[in-house]
Amino acid sequence: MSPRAGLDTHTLVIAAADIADEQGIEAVTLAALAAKLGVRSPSLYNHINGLQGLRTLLAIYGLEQLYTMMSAAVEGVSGDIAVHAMSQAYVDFARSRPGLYETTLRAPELENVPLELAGNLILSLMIHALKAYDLGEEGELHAIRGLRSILHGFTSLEHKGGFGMPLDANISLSRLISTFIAGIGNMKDVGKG
Amino acid sequence: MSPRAGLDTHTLVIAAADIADEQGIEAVTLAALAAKLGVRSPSLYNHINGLQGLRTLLAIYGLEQLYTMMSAAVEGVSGDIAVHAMSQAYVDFARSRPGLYETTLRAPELENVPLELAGNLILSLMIHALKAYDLGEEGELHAIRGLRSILHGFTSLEHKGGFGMPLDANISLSRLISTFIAGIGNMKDVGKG
DNA sequence: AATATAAACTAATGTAATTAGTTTTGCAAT
DNA sequence: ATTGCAAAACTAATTACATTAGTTTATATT
Repeated sequence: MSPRAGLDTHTLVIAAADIADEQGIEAVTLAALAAKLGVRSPSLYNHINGLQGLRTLLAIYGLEQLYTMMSAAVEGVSGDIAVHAMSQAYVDFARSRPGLYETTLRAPELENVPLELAGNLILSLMIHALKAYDLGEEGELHAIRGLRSILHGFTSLEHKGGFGMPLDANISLSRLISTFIAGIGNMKDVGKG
Repeated sequence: MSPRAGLDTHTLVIAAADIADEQGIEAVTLAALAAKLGVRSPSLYNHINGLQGLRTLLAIYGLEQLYTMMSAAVEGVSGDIAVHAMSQAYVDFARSRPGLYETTLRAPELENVPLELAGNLILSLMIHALKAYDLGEEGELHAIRGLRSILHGFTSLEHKGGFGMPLDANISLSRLISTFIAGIGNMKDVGKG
């Protein structure tokens, strides 16, 4: 299987995502990836720009997958239902692809155009869903920050086993989103500073 | 300075926390720590249980410091004010000691008694602050999860530069907490499932 | 002063990322 | 079909780090 393994960038990213999901993000090394693909690690450099490059590609891939899930979830719904659906999709994605999700947060290069693009897609999805609440320009931005904080924080804590109690996490999430929506008037530009 | 540098475990942890804050958590290596302390890296093993042991100690130290700040913040206040104050203290701590804060989340050993203890102190502080809202037993647990998600998520996103917009983050936080409090009735056991 | 212990050291091993330089393959153009 | 080239794989070597084993040395206690 040695000569011409027929690799390409996408194959590497898929395989690396698998490793991340199965063995954790720490296990995503070029050595492990090369072994999984039946190749020596320097060969990977023909397709990716080192470990850092791979991590950036993983982040982009993860964001794209996340966007796909969230986008499907809000298809044809709006208002509170859309916010709940989007949130549930976010958390479900992180649960089903824990390693891949984590790569979206450890992106080494902040100024990577495709990475920013993928992030902006998700952002615009959230913005669209929050339009229903008439928060004003700044209010909307604060609300986005809030929702992102909630989703990322919840996901992150759940992943690291931070929710020790035997209490249904989906209920926790659902109530948290309901809480957020119920109080969302506090995000408005007027009436609060 | 070679013979008998006079190190001890606490000195190592302090120095490692400095590295984490100044150069990021990735820079916390035994090699770097040893260099900073004027010692060869194997010498560190007299005081810590390898890199993993150091990380656990860092996490404990970070949680203790965080607890100290939060605890001071709620001194003598209660209700909404306490929740706001505690939240602000949490975020301020993460801002002032970004590396140390991050170590509290990457704890390798989940079943470490002192680590759990330090975490439980913070938890009990939150529980106490939320007593004011009469949420019931389960409601309280869901609310704790919610507040932790918010604080960790907000902190984490801010740290990674996720809040691109030129919009005051303290206002975002304040509104998020107000939103949470305003809707907290949704955490109650009755009236929602 | 003698000694035991703990703290430092040197030396060595294993893993990983990365670079340089080489071989080989497959396709494209003749 | 043959030639030639670019890409994809390789080997070899370097660097950095964690870790272990075994040695030396300082210091506190007797």
